[in-house]
Amino acid sequence: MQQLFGLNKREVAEILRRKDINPTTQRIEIAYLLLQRPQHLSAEEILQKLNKEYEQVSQATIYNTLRLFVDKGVIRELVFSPDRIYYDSHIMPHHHFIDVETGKIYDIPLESLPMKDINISGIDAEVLEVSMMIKGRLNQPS
Amino acid sequence: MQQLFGLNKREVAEILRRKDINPTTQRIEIAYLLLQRPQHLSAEEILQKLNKEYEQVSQATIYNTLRLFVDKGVIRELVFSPDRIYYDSHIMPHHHFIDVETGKIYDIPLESLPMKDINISGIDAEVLEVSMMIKGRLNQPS
DNA sequence: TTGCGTGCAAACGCTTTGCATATTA
DNA sequence: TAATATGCAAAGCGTTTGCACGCAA
Repeated sequence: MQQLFGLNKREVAEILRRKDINPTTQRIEIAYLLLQRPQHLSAEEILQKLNKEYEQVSQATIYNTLRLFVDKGVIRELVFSPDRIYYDSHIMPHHHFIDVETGKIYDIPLESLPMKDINISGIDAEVLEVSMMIKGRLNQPS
Repeated sequence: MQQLFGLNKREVAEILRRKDINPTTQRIEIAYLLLQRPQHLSAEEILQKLNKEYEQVSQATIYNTLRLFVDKGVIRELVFSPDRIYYDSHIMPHHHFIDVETGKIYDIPLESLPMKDINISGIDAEVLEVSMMIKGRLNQPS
């Protein structure tokens, strides 16, 4: 199973409906932006991009909607820094690399980081999310 | 190599000195509390614990000192939730399990989560930190 | 006595929220 | 027309900071 990106607004609305979200104009705009491609955006970045040409969505609605989307599983919340939350439009399992120089987040496909025989001994729990974060310094392709 | 806990204040001062930190009264108090055992404390929790009996360390100093300790490698910063930063007194590599019910953080020893053949293909970088976080719901030992 | 550390209080910045208005079913 | 969503502005809250004072080398 793979995730689709670059959908049109009608298709985005359908995705929201399937996730039990009333597809209002603002919610479609936000989801349409996010689901263009796999990406990591902060609330502020989303606000700027959406309202670049004219005021489309208020700050309060952005925040309310992002939280709703996370709860409903449309996007994933990334908490790597205390500064701001990033929202990941790519919800299939994968890991992240953060370049400490730029703060940019890169996806790491699961296959690139094979983990065999995972077995969390000593902890008896229902696992909801596994997330691997790697911080480092990108080597410049000079 | 293993990390020592439960040191006395003289030993704590020595550890700070070795990490290029001037061991002042307040810094020793904070480090002494943290290095009692492997634990995860927020700034607020540290403030409360230290000043329980009488005012020992101000809030500003707690925050300044925690940041200093992180920079000098005395403790490790855990950013798992946007709410607050937790400080991990256990700096040997290990992973974390977060109980979504209580917010409590549990250590997962490396051996419990064996990862063979790690190979981050596609990314050419100097790796500074690897951190695996598992969110879940603890099964009650009813 | 000079630089570093501490602490008060105010500022900061991201996020949340109360409430009135607007929109939708 | 009842329920839900939006948006403004203010509040909230963890963290940082400016600055004056204190302390130690």
